[in-house]
Amino acid sequence: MNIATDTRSRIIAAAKTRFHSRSYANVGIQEICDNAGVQKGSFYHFFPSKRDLAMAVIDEFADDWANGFVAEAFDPALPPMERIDYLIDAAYFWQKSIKEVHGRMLGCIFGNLTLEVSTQDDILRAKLLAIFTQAKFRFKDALEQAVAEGTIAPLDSELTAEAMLAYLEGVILLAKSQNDPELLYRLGPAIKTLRIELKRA
Amino acid sequence: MNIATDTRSRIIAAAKTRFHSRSYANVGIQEICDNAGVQKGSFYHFFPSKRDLAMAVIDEFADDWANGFVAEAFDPALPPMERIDYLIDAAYFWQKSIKEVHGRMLGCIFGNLTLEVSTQDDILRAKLLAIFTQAKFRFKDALEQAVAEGTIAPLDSELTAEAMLAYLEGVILLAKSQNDPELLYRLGPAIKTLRIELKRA
DNA sequence: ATGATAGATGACCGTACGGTCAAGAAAATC
DNA sequence: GATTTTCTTGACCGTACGGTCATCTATCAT
Repeated sequence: MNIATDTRSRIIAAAKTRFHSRSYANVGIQEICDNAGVQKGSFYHFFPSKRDLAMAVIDEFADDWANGFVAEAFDPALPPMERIDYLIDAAYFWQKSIKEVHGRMLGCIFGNLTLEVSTQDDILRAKLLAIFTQAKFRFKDALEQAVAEGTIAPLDSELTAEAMLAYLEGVILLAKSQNDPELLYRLGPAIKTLRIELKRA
Repeated sequence: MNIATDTRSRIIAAAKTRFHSRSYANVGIQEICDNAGVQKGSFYHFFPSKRDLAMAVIDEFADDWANGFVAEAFDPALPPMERIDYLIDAAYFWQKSIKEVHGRMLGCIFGNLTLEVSTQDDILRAKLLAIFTQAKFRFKDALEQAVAEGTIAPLDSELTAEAMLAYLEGVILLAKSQNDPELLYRLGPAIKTLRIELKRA
């Protein structure tokens, strides 16, 4: 059973870096197999289709995120608004280190895939949406705690959280168009200026 | 010459809708030719490569924008901050009408292409970057006029402009992940809350 | 020891990809 | 009217795509 899971995860590992650094359509299964040292027939033993591989890749990236610096950023021990700063910082350093290693800014895999496939594959779109929704609630929790503490004035926490997530994705997109993670450094902190007021009753 | 330019623009027209509604890699030249009623050899008479077609498509979209509702939005006769409202509105109604016709939210072609190709093709990336830069300056002008008028407090107009553009792209991305243009309506207006202060001397 | 199951192999399927080319038709130039 | 240029045609190139399959080899429980 161990060898099996190892093959499977070698496939996923090979796919992760490629989907991230190029695109879904531009990476072929043959290439992934070659890189993972796996036969194509073996690939289809583990994944019914390319889309299923993408699902697994998204899951792994989401895990990396949730257990990596996102967990650190949204540490309940930190003051709520500092968590947001921390997340921006972490995203900046992550993209920067990717560029140092890889020579290019690769951006956010979830954003990349969303814009590429979400008009063509509702199942992948739903999966990506779920991840964004999860991220939104992290922001929302932080905002609500900040309001409860009196650190910030009351606001529509859910919409503001969504706006912040959108802003983060947008900044990463723009930075990718410049191939320059420094844009994250310059624009990132402004995320805290975003506010959507509560609807008047 | 007329027939020739007509063929060329039929090719571009067929490519525009397809690149917008799917992706660059997912649309083949054969399909574009079939739809434009053109032979493949004829295609390569007008475009040296698929990338050159993409360049032309980007140019046409940029023209549509610049001469369409962006020109209306950034009308110097409008109060500067209202121009930004107008742009958000226009983006919302545009995406909404696309969805009504097409059944899906297609998002921003420039954002879509940026995330798909900018790690793979520096020439396309440069082209897209130039369009974002142009858009940034529209925001910047509006902001500077608003500051001059005293409508808003002084700020770093260039960085704030860039932040606003990023936010717009991010909101469109998130809306696409939900296949719901209404998100633009809910989140869009918050663009005016974004602020990046001037660096202290 | 045996039979079932899980995994690996590599040839193979049809189709589509971006791109090329020689030849012919149509238009513009002289 | 002849020549040159622009445009069109349709067959063709090699390669890669996602996916299938029969066969073989481990691994496992009984």
